Amino acid sequence: MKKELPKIYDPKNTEDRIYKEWMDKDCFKAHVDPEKKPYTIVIPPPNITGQLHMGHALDETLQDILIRWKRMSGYSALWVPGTDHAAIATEARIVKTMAEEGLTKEQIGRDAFMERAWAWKKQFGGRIVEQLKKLGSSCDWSRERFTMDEGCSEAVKDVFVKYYNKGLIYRGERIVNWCPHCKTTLSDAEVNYEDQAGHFWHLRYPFKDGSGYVELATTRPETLLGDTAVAVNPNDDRYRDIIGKTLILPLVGREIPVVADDYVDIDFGTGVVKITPAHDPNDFEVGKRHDLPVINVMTDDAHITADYPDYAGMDRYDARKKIVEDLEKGGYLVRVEDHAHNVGTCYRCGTTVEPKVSTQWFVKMKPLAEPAIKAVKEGKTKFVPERFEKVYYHWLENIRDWCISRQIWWGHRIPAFYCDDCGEMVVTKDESAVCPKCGKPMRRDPDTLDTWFSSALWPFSTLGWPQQTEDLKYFYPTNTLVTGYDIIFFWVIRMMFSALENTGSVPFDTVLIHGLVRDEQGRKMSKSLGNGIDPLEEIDKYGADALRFMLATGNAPGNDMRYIENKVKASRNFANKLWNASRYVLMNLPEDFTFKGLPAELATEDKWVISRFNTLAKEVGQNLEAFELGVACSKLYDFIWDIYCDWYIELTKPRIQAGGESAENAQQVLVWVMRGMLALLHPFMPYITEEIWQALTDDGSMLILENYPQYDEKLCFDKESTQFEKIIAAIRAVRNLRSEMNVAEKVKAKLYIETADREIFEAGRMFFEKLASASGIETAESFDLPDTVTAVTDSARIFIPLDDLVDREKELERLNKEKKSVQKDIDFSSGKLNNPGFISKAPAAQIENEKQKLAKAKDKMEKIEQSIAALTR
RNA sequence: GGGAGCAUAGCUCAGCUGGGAGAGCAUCUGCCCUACAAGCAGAGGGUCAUAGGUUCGAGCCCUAUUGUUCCCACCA
Repeated sequence: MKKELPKIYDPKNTEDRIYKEWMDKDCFKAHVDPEKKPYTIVIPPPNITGQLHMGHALDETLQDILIRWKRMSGYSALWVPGTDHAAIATEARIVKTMAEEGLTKEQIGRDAFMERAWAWKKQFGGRIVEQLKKLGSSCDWSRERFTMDEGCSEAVKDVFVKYYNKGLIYRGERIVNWCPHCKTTLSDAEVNYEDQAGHFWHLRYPFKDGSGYVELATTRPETLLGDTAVAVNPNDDRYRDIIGKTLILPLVGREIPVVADDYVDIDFGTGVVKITPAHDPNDFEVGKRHDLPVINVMTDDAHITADYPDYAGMDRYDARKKIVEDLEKGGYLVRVEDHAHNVGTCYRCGTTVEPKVSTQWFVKMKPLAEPAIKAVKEGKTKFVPERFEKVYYHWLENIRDWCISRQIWWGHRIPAFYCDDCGEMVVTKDESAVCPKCGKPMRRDPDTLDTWFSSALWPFSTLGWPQQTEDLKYFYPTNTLVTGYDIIFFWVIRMMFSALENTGSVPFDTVLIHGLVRDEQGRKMSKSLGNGIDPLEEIDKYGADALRFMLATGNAPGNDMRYIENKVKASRNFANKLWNASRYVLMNLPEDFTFKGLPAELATEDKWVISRFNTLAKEVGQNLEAFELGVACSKLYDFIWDIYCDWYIELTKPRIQAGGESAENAQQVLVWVMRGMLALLHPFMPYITEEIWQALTDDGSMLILENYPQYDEKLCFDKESTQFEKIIAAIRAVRNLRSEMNVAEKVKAKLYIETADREIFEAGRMFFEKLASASGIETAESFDLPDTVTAVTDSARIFIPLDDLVDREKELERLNKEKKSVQKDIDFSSGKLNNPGFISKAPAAQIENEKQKLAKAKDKMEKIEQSIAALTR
């Protein structure tokens, strides 16, 4: 049965239907088959907004291309979707919706809170799945997981207890990054630094003995309340004699010592630093060295504590204002300078982070970092592009212990229990633990874990670890992680060291790093700028294939790309081109057509296109192997548009019109190449290729399950290819000539082809007639014609008698121009060949290549000169 | 302060281990030839940021400089 396709390709019609078919026939199922080489791809889970954004679409697209390609190449391919990173934002959202009902966390209690969070999570997780489908993601949906689900929770508890028992996790008092808005700690990676305009307040602190004062500067006068010392450098001659003296803290009246510490930079400011151990990480260290008291002056939401009645309850910025005023009144303020400084902000809410002393859980990083560094150094995991390994090393070599406790409810709860009676602490998986000392029931730590702690276990916990499941045995270690460079610290590194610690092997062998998707002006897409582009809207406008192709093409790995709508349009046009080509093929097949594969008798042009296709298959395979997706894309684009559509299809037109065996062969070849093209393109444009495939085949086969085309030695027809390129070159030359002479296409003219390859050109007769507006051709080894224009290629001289259409002067001018350009070629090549350095040092193939180029150019020159001579005669 | 990327046609970007600079869009010319005007056939357009160096040969390798973006660290 001959099928027909609508004139215009409508992605909306195709995408839902095709996706459903794939699902119905279980096409995405990964097979656990020891005969086949395992292949899995790990991808980053959707982000916290519950919406697909462009960067995420890029992740999805790249990994899905790799998966589809691997599956078609006979591998078992899988990715496991997860959701829910950034628990802080999730919690903030739930709290916000509760606030609308006038409820607080504390009012409804932990269980009810978790129930709400779960309900929302499930809903948004489902939405994510829907969105991914629209993109064409070939995920094995049966493995859908949330990082918070039961299986994962077990793994998290196991790891926590194990780490604790090994001394890799400890509890301690430290300065941590505290977000007063989210009311939780943040890890170092979760803090963003931004430049803010601020001030330097120069203050004077008086000596207790009335012998004057010291001057110091601060950017945060409100922390003065918590000062417990003033420090100078021990080698600073200016202050050597005041070390050990006592100062009176202005406004507070506290007596504080002057201490000496190397931390103070002699050349910066006045060389005197006030020490606030509770509110500055460096001061905290100084405080520890000098055994200074730690005085916390702020509440969890960054208001001054009740210990300071004058400022109690004031926000830190209001307090700053008031304190500065009071200092001025008291004569303690010397002067104020403008000062730009870097301020840490919460990566989710943007609130300025408040360094704060508190008791938190930490992961000891040194012992975990070392194997992770070693694994990459040994090449067990490779980064693509390689330069990101430097980023990886730098981070791990300078890593500090990782604060993993979070003061939120949505998350994996820390499995630590405290006895309020005797103060005993136990870390255990057993939730009904009783105090081993006094037998009383214990209170569980209210804190939860940083989501990246559980996410770090993701490559193996989603496969059933710590059980030795079939999936785990088969799919682990996985192969490729596709993610953006902004995620290296958050996730990639943590997966690396966690996997090495828990499973003894790396979680993946390759990390493919891509850049960010920016807007048309090159700005980062962000909610506050409102410049974010919703991939689903773009899919609606142009189709998922066009978006996917655009995301995969035209950028190099690791580099940022701009989202430019015209680029999607270009991809859409490409899809349309392919669609129309397939319409041509279908239209020109007989009613009773059956595909038999390549015919035994192949014409030169058939061999040419087959040969070119064969090379394409080889190169695309190599490019994919090397993660050069963009290169593969552009090769497919060029082949389909230029070789297949613009040339081969046009070549088949006269043959099919003529009918007979040649027409039948052409039909077979058309279909054969089309099938191959569709298969090669399928990973990049899955929907349209599947749609065309099914229109083209009648056996209920599905492209997604077909094999990926491979290079085949037998299909390499170099000789015929070269021969046919001669015809193409001649046609181009004639077209070029006619265009320059402003000859309308309708005006046919006879071509006299002077060539040593007469049979080749004779065989191409119909192509000259169809594609070069020839009314006929005549070939000879040599012609002697008056009044012609000449098209010259390196294998032929083509005369067109257009005496009444063209003036002689113009043609002469044109020929001289061409002569000049060929002369340049000759000079270049002979210059090279006359260079003794080149002859003696360049590789033989290069020299041979240059010789051939020179010979060709000389041939061409000879022909041009003949033509010029004939014209001037 | 440390590190990395980028600088190529008017615009957005490719250019694999060094062998005469490419694409898409835009511009110009001519075409609605029944697959496709979301198209076809042509054309113009680049001192590959600057200055040195290595090499027979450099967009590519080395050094320095300028501009630009980003990451990390952070001194009150």
